[in-house]
Amino acid sequence: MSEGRERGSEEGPEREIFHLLRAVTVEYGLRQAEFASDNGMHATDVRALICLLDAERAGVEATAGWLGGQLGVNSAGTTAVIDRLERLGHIARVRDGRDRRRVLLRVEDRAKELGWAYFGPLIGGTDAMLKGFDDSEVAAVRRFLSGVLGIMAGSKDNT
Amino acid sequence: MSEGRERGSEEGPEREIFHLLRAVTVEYGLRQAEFASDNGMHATDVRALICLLDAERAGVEATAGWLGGQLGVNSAGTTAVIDRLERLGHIARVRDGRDRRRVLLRVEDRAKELGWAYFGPLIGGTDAMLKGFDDSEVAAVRRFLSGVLGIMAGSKDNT
DNA sequence: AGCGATAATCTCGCCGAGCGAGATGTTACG
DNA sequence: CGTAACATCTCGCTCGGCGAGATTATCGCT
Repeated sequence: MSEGRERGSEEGPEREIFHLLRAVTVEYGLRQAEFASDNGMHATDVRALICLLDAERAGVEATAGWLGGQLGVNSAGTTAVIDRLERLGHIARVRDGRDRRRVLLRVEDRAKELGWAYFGPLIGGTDAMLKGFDDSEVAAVRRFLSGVLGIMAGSKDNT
Repeated sequence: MSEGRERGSEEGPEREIFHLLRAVTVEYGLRQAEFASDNGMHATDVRALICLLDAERAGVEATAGWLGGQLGVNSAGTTAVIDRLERLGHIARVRDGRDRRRVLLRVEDRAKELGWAYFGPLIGGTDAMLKGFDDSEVAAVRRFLSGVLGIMAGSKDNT
């Protein structure tokens, strides 16, 4: 799971960084799946919850349609996701008073606690680790992650 | 509703790093799903292909059972994954001559090309970006990713 | 205001990924 | 040899997600 320079021409040692990043995403996915099944949910439900928590933090009003777009799930599937989360008491449907076609999704405290139980240790661990980094190192990490994000988002429509 | 420092002791600005990392994993997952559907596959199939490519690079003999373990899918589901990949011509079943119960999975060139088409731009872009990092910055990134990996892997069995 | 066009969400019927249980073929050990 | 352990595959099923269309609410136009 590390190593591996026999195939890719000469990418230099930086390729190791990429594999490391990939390993992180894989591990993250596994934790997420594990968390989902521990709480009687599916991967999509967890992703939905995260989207909703992010939206709340960003002050964005989350509607059913918006959520479906974020998840890449069609309207029927989105209704099902919301049904499941509502049944578990993690979210509530609230009709928008201004545009009564819309259904706003309110995240219940229970879901926030769950989210914290899930991410808390990871955030805390990451935070603690970064305590051992000096400013320029933290900046390097931030620059790296931002860059990767840009590369991935950019490769969306370029081929 | 921006800040939720209410629960987690005081997370410094490093929390931004964590959210950035999470955004990367989300984006990565979306690219993977997109790639999967573009090639008539599902997320699990792509993950399986990646596992098999990793195994080949590491010189590990991949069997059906091993793959199922990697994917967290049971034997019936694993058979289905292999069937789909075989039907698409990405892998081939090869009976192990030494233990004829085992089915070795050989990755076909076609799948390797596909993998390269998928990861190539991302690896290349990451590589190019890292050209702008000096040694200590690259080391910081590596240390960060290794650390996160350790934290995530460690939170697995702390039941 | 009245009315069709448009938008947001939900219902229905179906497909197929993944699971549990058990069948089948293979090897190891007495 | 016979029997236990093993690796993989087959069968039947559940349920997440999709396409199509119904339902309810808003908007633009005259």
